[in-house]
Order: sequence, then structure tokens, then C-alpha cells
Amino acid sequence: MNYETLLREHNLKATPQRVGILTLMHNYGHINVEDMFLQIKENFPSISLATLYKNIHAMVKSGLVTEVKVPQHKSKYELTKEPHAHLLCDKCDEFLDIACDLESLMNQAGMMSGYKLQNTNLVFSGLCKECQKSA
Amino acid sequence: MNYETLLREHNLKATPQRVGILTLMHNYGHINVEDMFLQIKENFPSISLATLYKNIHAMVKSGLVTEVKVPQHKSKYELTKEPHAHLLCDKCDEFLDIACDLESLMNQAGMMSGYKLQNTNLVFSGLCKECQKSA
DNA sequence: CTCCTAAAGGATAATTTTTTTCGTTTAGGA
DNA sequence: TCCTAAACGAAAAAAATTATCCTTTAGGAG
Repeated sequence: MNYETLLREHNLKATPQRVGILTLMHNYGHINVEDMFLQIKENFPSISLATLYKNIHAMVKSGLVTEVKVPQHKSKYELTKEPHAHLLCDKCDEFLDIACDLESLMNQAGMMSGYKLQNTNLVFSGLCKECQKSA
Repeated sequence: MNYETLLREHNLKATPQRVGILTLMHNYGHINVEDMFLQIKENFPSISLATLYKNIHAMVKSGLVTEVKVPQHKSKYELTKEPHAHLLCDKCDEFLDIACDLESLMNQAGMMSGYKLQNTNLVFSGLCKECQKSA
């Protein structure tokens, strides 16, 4: 499915700027506002930072995009997908997705607390393979 | 153990302001910078916001305090304890700790990726018991 | 206990990040 | 093709964080 359709399904107008933002998120996997602004200007030289912020918020609110909060770092944004974990290397700042089963943990937490849980923000941090050597 | 000793063990001078900050974190469980500033001024009317920021950073860096990043919210700070999950109600903003076994998940993720993992930031969000009724 | 010094505090300015405002443009339905 | 609500862009404003610089203090040495 293309991004125009996806946007309309979320009741958002399919503007070229929005398609550009979604494409960036797809290409980079995760990207913060600053880097997004630098990149998006390649294709939309006159885009306003305000537009970027407004669109990110709208897309997060609609559920199309997910904000990933990372300790000691700027928020990153990604296209919404299945719940998953993130790994951060505290030394080289590598940041990646990792598929893992959060279902049971989430169910367990929901059970214990009475919460009806829907979203997840999980970041593990430590040292990546490379950085362990030079540690 | 008292906070003075704890601070010194982390190579931080045990100033009254720092003890006040740690006490606040203990009392509130989690607290953001803004609320911390409002509260700490009760005991230290002349404290500077800069002092607050500098101390939070120093204590996070030393491992004494942990930053908890919460989607759509300001960062919260808590005394460092065992890895655990957090629950956030998207409606009433209730925020609480929940004990849960992250060990196996962390091990699994470490195994798959080759990372040596040390820290965790986990927030589940959804609706608390009360807010489910009025949903 | 006194002295000394590096570290910490406080005030303020500066910087960075995010939000608001408002006039112009445009997506998309009628 | 036209109309209008929504989105865009520029700019200002607000909020959050960091830096600077001088003063004060924690805590070790003597």
C-alpha cells in the first residue's frame, strides 16, 4: 500500500510533505526531528520546521507513526509496526530494532495491574559486539 | 543507608541540595524536572534551575538515578533500582512501577544480537482500571 | 581545628527545542 | 471547476536545556 492511501485511511490529507516524511522514516528505520529536517529539505527546500513538527504530531496521534523515547537521546520516530524492542549501544550509539515476544510480558503486566495495555516503548542499552572489544 | 553516604560512594559531594533531590525522588517515585523544581524550592527557596539540571545529570551519569523516558511526556527520574516496567494510563496519566521479569527477555535479546545489555527503559501504556469504565 | 582547593551553587545569559500565530496555498469532496 | 477546511511556511513566542562566571562550600590535608 502506498503512503497516500495510508494517510487518507488515517484521516490525514496526503500532502507531498507527509509522503516525504513517511518515506524518510521508512528509509532510515528510526530518525529524529533534527535529522529529518536536514533530510527532508533535500526534497522540500522551503519546508518549515513547524510543518515538520505539526505533521509528526498528527501522525503520532493517528497511530501511523510511533515515537520512540531513548534515554539520553532525542526522540526517534518510526512507522508503526508490531511491538518490538530496541537496542542502543551506549558507546557508538548504534540503534536497532529487535523482534521479540512482548505479548506474554504485556499480558502479565496487564493482568497484575488491571490495565488494558496497547502500546510499548522498550529500549535496552549496553554495548554492541564491536564496542565490547574496545571496552 | 542514607543519601549522604550513597552520594559519596558515587564520588559526588553530599550537598544538602542533592539530598533534597534524592528525597523527592524517593517520595514521589518518579518526578519530572518541572515538578522537582517546584517542590525543591519549598526547602531550598534560592536553588537555581541550573543546579537542578546539573545535579540530575551528574546523578544519572553516576548511575544513582535513572531517567525514564515516556512517550508524549516529559522525562521522569527515579532512584535506580532493579530493572522493572512502567505503566502509563493514556487517559489520566497515572504512572506506576510494576515488577516483572525482564531478565529472560534481556538475555534473549542479548543472545540474538551479541549485545551486552545493562539498562532497560520499558513503558507500557493503555488504560487503567478506572479509565476503562469511562471509555 | 584550620586551611586549601576542586567541586558545587546561584544568577543570568545564551542556546536549543517546540509551539503558536497568522496569512497563503492546496487537497479533495461537492 | 469551485469551495472550504486543512495544511503550509515564515516568523515570533514560549519552553526546555545548557553555558558562563563569580561566589560559596564540602571534605581532605596538614
